[in-house]
Amino acid sequence: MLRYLLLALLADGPRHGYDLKGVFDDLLGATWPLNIAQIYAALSKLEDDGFITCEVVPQENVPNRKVYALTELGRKEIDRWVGEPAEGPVRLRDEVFFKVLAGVLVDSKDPVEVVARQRQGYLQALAELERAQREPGLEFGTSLLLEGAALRLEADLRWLDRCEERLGHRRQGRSRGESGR
Amino acid sequence: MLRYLLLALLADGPRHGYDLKGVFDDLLGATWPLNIAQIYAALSKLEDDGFITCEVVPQENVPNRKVYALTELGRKEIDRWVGEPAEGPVRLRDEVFFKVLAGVLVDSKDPVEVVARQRQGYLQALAELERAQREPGLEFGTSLLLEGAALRLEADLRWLDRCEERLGHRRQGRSRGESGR
DNA sequence: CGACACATGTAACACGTTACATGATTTG
DNA sequence: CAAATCATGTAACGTGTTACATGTGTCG
Repeated sequence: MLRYLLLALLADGPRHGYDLKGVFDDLLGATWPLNIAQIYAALSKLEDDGFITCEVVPQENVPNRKVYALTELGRKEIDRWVGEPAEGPVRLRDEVFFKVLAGVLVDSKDPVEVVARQRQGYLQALAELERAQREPGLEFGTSLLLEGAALRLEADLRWLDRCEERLGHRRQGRSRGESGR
Repeated sequence: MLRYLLLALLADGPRHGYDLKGVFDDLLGATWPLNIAQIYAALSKLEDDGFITCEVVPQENVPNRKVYALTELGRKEIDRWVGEPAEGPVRLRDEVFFKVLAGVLVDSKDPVEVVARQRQGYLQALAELERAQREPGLEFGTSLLLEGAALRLEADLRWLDRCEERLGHRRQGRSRGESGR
């Protein structure tokens, strides 16, 4: 994932690692707090793979920079990735989903409570998101991302509502866990 | 993540690895195709951590089973995890989001096309999901999960719509990329 | 002097994923 | 005989994450 974002950033022109970190943070810092070590690691990997080349640029008063530029191969790679639609089967590996599910399974926890607590968390997160969206000087990409995050959160809130409904209905009509298998 | 799901499953009673794989697949197979090797790995880890204990049960005509049971510590652990709300800051590390974003950045790809292709993929996935939801004999948990997945997909589709709108507006009103930083 | 910006990296860890290895019994 | 089911594991890889190591220059 990070590889491709770095390639996309480099498609705009050569940059060195530290610089990329800044651009990345401006763009995604709000939703992806990134450790710079990851950038350096990803860059060496990309260089090994031949997607970028490195040129050492001596500096005065400052450590040397290693400026990376996209190769032809790299250009093809990012084009390919952007062009092909993302994976088919929907993967719902989300902590909250599983927590609610576990609450249903475990039986020592009341799933309705789990749902309620999650809703609290979500509402708070949504408020934060909306605040972030109102911040001035937002980049276009960042703004899009935030909007996506908000839409998802709203969907997840609706899901919690549905969980509550269905958990309520379920309570009437079972006395013991029939396990199956 | 998997650790906790396994703990949750074991909260219902002792099981061995192969058995857990079956239960897991019944419950989540639709959204999480899992390799059994992962279960064995996770189980040894959980045993090392003292959350489960293992008892070898000799079998006739079949390889021995290693039946795992939740310890007190394990019970506490799963209760704790289920009880506390999931992470605060919204993380939007989703391939599709980043693809669209990269399409905006890269400039050699038309982001509108990227959006269109993604919508295709999403609509197809949504259709599949709805088919899965209509399947008979669905477990309660599975059904909840599928509903959540569908709600998210719909939100993502709305997001793609918004992207298209905003990309359209954006086209009028820029000639060059001003980079900032 | 201490904190911060600049600039780069290594090492280790977590977690999911795949490939590979083993071996018995049952079923077509 | 081949394939599927039952049953367990190791080794390696990919990716994200954190901690740690190093060093200069500037600003308060």
